[in-house]
Amino acid sequence: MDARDLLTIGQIAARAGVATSTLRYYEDEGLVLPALRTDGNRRLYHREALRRIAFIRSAQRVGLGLAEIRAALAQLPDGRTPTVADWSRLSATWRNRLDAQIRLLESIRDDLDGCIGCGCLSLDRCRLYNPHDAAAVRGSGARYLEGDTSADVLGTD
Amino acid sequence: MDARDLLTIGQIAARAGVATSTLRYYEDEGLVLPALRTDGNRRLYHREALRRIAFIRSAQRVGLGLAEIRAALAQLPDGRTPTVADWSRLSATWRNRLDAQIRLLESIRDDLDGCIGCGCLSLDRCRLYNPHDAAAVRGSGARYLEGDTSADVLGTD
DNA sequence: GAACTCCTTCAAGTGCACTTGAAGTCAAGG
DNA sequence: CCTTGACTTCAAGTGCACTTGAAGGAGTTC
Repeated sequence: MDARDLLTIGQIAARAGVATSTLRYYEDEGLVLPALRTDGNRRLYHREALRRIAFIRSAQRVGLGLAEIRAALAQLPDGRTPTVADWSRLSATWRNRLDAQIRLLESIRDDLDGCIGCGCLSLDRCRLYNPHDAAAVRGSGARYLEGDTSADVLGTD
Repeated sequence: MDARDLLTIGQIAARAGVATSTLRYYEDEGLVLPALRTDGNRRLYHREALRRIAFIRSAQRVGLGLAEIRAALAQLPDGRTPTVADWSRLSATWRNRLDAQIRLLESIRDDLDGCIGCGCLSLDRCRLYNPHDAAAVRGSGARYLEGDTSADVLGTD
């Protein structure tokens, strides 16, 4: 193991595009461990950590939480960093998730279409208010869109 | 205004399908105010509150946060509960939001499709890891947002 | 050896949308 | 009058994924 293959937390952070605090957090969570520490107690990572971080961020993009990601990583033999075959297997299951999420949003959109110009908002009758899906779109704190859109929440008058 | 048109917090909660604590929270947030209080300081709501709650929950379903919803409600003349016309105008703008969100998820899905069987997870090359959109999906349930991890700062993986 | 930057730990804070708990009040039935 | 259940307020807690801050150590450059 060549010292040139070892990277400091700052280098990993810069390369992976995450904050150093995130890497320490991931370590606390058991997601990405440094390979070793220096005499002075600094973290040193293998380059492999970059791949692990890429895996985590990609999984997050697909909608997984860190607990699920940890579970996925834990299932890999020896806690190894995902290989192509691992990735293939896991990502195939994520696709279903993504599809389900898309279908949910589409059904909400359809409900909304049915509601535009209706405006009943009836607790009894409104399809938008009475989701035909059991699954709610939001968990606590969950948001769909971000942006400085608050200004145009109201349409033009 | 007939007393028969006034409902307690428990009745409103049961009808609207929300917890009483949620209604108190909405009051703190200025979203749904009780019409008056009894001599004994209990909240009494007009039936209109049901409509306001329906508006809020529908907007949440579409992906708006309470701050945006408050802004939308606050711009209605006299802070009135949304009319059909108001609803029509507002919901039309929300549709764009929903469409954008669906497009985002579809693009992620396409990226994922391109990645299944590839598994490169290259910080440089992986389309999934390198979002072409600013927004990402995160968290359990689904969270849309996240400042970009301006992550093109790196070598190979 | 001083200056400077990067690193360390640990605790606490953030944002959102609520929920829970404690301690007390009100209204109706028996 | 007593009990019961729905209500009141206010403070604090929850979950997630981090971020921030304090206080100090490590490593490099002049």
